[in-house]
Amino acid sequence: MKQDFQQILRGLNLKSTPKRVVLLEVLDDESVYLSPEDIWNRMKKRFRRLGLPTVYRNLEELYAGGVISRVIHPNRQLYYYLCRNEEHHHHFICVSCRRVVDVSFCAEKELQDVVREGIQGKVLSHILQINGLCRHCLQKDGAVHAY
Amino acid sequence: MKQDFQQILRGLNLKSTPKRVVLLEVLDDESVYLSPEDIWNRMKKRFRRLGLPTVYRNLEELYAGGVISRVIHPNRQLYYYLCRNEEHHHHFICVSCRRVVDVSFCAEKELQDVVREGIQGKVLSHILQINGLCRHCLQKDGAVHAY
DNA sequence: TGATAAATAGAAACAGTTTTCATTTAAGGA
DNA sequence: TCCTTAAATGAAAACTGTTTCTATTTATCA
Ligand SMILES: [Zn+2]
Ligand SMILES: [Zn+2]
Ligand SMILES: [Zn+2]
Ligand SMILES: [Zn+2]
Repeated sequence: MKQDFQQILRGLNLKSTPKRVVLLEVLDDESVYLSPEDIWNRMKKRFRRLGLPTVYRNLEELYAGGVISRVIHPNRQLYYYLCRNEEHHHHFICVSCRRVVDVSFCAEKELQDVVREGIQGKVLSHILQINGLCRHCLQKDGAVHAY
Repeated sequence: MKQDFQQILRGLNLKSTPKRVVLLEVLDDESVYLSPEDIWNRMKKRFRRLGLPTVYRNLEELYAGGVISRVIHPNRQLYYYLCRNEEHHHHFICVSCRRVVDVSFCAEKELQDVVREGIQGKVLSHILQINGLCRHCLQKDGAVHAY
């Protein structure tokens, strides 16, 4: 497990530091997306000294390396999520409890076609995210917080 | 045209002020997405005094009213775009020249199915955006700026 | 074990965005 | 047309999430 993370870091040419490994452990322990500050707070329980910029830097490196994914939130803050699913896929996010669920459906091919034929451009990336309420939050009656 | 914008503002229960009308004119004149500051700069040519917060406030109101759309950008800044297309649709954005092109394709139904059956949750909204390079930018050889 | 580049802490800076509040203006009715 | 009133605005200040800077520490590898 920890071994696992060290492998991942090596693969990205990043040194396997204790903080990076714990960052990944923190993300791996959660089934919800977290803000950099959330992650910092969890990590601080395990380090006497830990700077918030370190968290930001490492999150960005891991995101750039494709190890973690970002969540797009209406409040425009950054949120990250670690997903072990190696296949191309997207996410359903619960705007109430922040749970993330994989959605394997993707219209990638159709989008490529539209762009190639209609727009005659080139697709660099695509964003697909479903925002909603998960089963659990639906049951807790309509008690939806903001949004 | 201007009449048109006044109608739109009335429809949202917003007073038809000169600044709101000009804001819409500015957006309507562009086929690219603009930042609040871009819009402010264009609007300032037509008003002696104009505060940036006014631009932010109005953009947000118009976005909330569904009159303009936001662009999701890797740099996480706000960008807005006025689109006359009333049908449900999404956008291809050129990350180089900021051009926006409507994409009518949407897998809404499939997404609904996935969420209802697999997740047993409820879809509140979905984000679909294609980031790429438009025809014009592809031709100007591979001179892609950042991103 | 020592050399070296990479990673980190802490503090400060930053930039885009939002709030506050006094003043102005649009809208609707007398 | 003139008033009244709620809504909109400008200017300045505050905010806050994020990034930069630099001296110090640490992982890696010979
Ligand atoms: Zn939920
Ligand atoms: Zn996933
Ligand atoms: Zn459109
Ligand atoms: Zn282009």
